[in-house]
Amino acid sequence: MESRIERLCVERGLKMTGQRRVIARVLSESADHPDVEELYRRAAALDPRISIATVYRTVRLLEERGILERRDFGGGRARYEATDTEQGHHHHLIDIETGRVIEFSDAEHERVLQAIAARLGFDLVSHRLELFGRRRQPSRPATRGASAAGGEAGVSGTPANGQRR
Amino acid sequence: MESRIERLCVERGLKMTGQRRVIARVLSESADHPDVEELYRRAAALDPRISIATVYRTVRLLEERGILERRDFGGGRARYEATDTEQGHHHHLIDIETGRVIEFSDAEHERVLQAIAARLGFDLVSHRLELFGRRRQPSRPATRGASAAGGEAGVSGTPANGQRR
DNA sequence: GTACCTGCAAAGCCTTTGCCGTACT
DNA sequence: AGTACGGCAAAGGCTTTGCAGGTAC
Repeated sequence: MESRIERLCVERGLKMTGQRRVIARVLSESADHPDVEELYRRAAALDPRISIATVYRTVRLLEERGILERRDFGGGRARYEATDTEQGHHHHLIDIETGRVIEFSDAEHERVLQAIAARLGFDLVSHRLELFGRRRQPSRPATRGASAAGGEAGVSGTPANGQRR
Repeated sequence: MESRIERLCVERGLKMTGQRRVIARVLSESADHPDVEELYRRAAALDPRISIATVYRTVRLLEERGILERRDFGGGRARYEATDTEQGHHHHLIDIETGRVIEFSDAEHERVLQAIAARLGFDLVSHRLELFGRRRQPSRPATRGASAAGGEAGVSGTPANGQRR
């Protein structure tokens, strides 16, 4: 079966090798933000005939083609996730206690950034935002899921962060 | 003469060596966001008896003491700037054409982030924000300096960015 | 058939560290 | 005087790359 990422690769005219197919599948099935090492582990589990150099080369290629996005959550390793084609881009909130990454997007926030850039005489091309927070200990049961104005959120899999390098 | 950073070091009980004094002075006089290599160059110009290992050790030490802050504008190198004691923390807008870094702060933006974190059930501990923009080509002379709600801005020295690693 | 891909191992870049003589409080 | 610091060079972690053989289109 053809994975979502593989389809994108084909659409963009990339030569599909066995290794790339496996890596594409791993990426398609990853809901979190794996680093290269982790991608390599997952890919090698499906097909041991894959070297980490190929993983590096492939994520780089896919990033250049706009299929993947590179993230830097600190810790000196790059992390990857599929470019979000449906909704606009989102950002990340990292739980400083568990390292868990929560995705969110917020329309009002985007507007504020546009305004800031405009005020400085710039057109906003892109931006990077990460929040670091601590889970609130509510006296009453948490208000989780009560999403407000234009917001969406989803929790991702593996913990981020490995502190400094 | 005792530089601002040196004073902070003494206040926090750091042992002041000749090398540290020089590095402290370089940092005090730097209005931009130099990387270690650049700090080393500037320090070595004042006193050649300084090794880059010492620069690395010193910036790390000062960061741990809260005197310096480490920045990551991409390009794989850490950049440093003195912790801002006067106003609250600021953020950076990077001109994608020149690499110039512009600092700004914005009260409304801070409030929005607090609200986002709260909505997700978190207390906001810290955050990281960088804008990447392109200078607007105004039909009329730009509205530079017309700072809106709670905003302040200042241009810094050396270009950032060296693209990927 | 040709241009591109892969594995392997070596190299590169930024940063840290062990060792030992030196300097600060 | 004792503890911490600095220089040097080696090592470490992540990523890229040269080379030789293999593979997709």
